[in-house]
Amino acid sequence: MYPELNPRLICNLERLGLTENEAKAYAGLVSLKEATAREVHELTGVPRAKVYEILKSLAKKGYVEIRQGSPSYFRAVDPKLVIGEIKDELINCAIESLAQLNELSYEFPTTSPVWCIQSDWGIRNRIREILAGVKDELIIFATNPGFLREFEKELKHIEKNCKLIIIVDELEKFRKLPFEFRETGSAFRDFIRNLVIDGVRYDEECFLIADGKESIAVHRAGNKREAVVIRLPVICYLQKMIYNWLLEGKFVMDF
Amino acid sequence: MYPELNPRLICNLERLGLTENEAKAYAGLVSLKEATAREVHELTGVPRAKVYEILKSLAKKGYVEIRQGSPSYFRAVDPKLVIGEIKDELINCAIESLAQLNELSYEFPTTSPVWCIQSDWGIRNRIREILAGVKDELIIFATNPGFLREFEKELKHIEKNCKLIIIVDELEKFRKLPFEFRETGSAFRDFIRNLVIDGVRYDEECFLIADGKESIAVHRAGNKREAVVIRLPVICYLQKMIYNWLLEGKFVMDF
DNA sequence: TCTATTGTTACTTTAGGGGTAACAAATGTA
DNA sequence: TACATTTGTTACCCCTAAAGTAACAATAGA
Repeated sequence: MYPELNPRLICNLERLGLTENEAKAYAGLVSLKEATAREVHELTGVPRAKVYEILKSLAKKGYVEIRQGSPSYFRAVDPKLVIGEIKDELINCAIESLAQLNELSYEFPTTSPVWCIQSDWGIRNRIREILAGVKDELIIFATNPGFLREFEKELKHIEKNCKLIIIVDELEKFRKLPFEFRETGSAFRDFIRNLVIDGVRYDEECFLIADGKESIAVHRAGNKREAVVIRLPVICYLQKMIYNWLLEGKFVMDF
Repeated sequence: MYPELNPRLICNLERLGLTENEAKAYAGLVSLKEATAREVHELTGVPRAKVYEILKSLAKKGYVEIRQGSPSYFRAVDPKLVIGEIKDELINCAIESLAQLNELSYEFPTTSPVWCIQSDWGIRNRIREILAGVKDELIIFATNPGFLREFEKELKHIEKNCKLIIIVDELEKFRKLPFEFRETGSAFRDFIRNLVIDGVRYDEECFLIADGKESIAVHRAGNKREAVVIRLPVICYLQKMIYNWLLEGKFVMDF
């Protein structure tokens, strides 16, 4: 209907704080250069009756200039200035927020031993954090190379300074990655592949154990990814034993 | 009621895209470090029944981590990471918007000769633009030093390379500024001071004429500021004549 | 077994934004 | 001048997201 308007642009402008109609009107005005309310309405689909108050509110923010008359004419302020201004304001807002939040939390302890993380970037952050803290030894179990690829640099660094053990379900899948891999037995491989809980197939698994005292388990069911961070030494130790078992066929409890 | 929560912080977080309750819950969690839903509710005033879905939505975004159980415990992800992530996303959004808007407007001509600007920063932008474009001569009439102070640097630069005439209603007010001023006659001064239109006193005035072909008039009524940009050569010329008249007492029309 | 707390559901209320219809004012035209 | 058209404004309605409320089952603790 209004093919001129890039919906992604409108969405972006909304994310930056404009309403849908404000975004449409501003974008429309930018492409019209200079226009009457009616022209903005016709290009953007914003109801004619609304165009006036919307352009007025944009003018109040300084994003639009008005030439009074009948008809009045409207003109968009240079996007470079407008977007720059919005960006600066949001950045200041972020800086101030951070300062205020830091006042609330003087130190930032990770008190509890078990936490669940439900967003992709949250998981990535945590993994990065854990990788950065590895001192002696890192054990990884993975069924998917994607994650190893993402942290290749960090892992290479660990490989140089610590002991790095990567256990995978199938060597072939990891062929392209520059690490030494160890393969789990076929029984476990089949088990993992066919794992279904409550009707959901868990098609991606990754465990990390750092220095035998902190572990993170990432799993994906369908397109939802989740991670559990565990700082219980006993559990980590147990996990270590289990990997030993998977790998060597022996299960030794020595604590 | 809930003195712990800085309302400015909540407002900032809302500006960054969180809802009011999300902002409260996150800020509350940051200061509590680790807490149950009830504790978050008690500190922040978010209805207890709502805390769960709100924290879940925060967890989905990766801003909060959850430890399942009864009661479940919640933990805020480090504000540095959270705010950093939000900031990055908004900056990307701004960059993309700008690119998309630039696609719409290849050149950015200022076609029409009269435009009205209704926001403070819009006015400032325009003035800066005009000042940057002065080639030969700049005439200013001002009743308030604030604006001159703001653009002191730009004006000094113009003074060096062009002819700069600053006319003021009262020398005394501008004493502290490092420019040469010329004073208007007392009749005009009184006129300006007592100017009332539709019951509104115009208590601040500033006119700029750049190279006799572009002018901007800024006026303030109460706390509302507005500016009119005029590019009509004839009008600018007339204005110039009028200032001449104000200053020297002679009015010469020679076009 | 009883009680208190937790976690969930289904509702109401509210406010902001979007959309529509109608009309007065301004403009243009026969 | 009378009429038609367009412009600018107002008063509505509708919808949705979010906030707030009440009630209840599940869980945990005494």
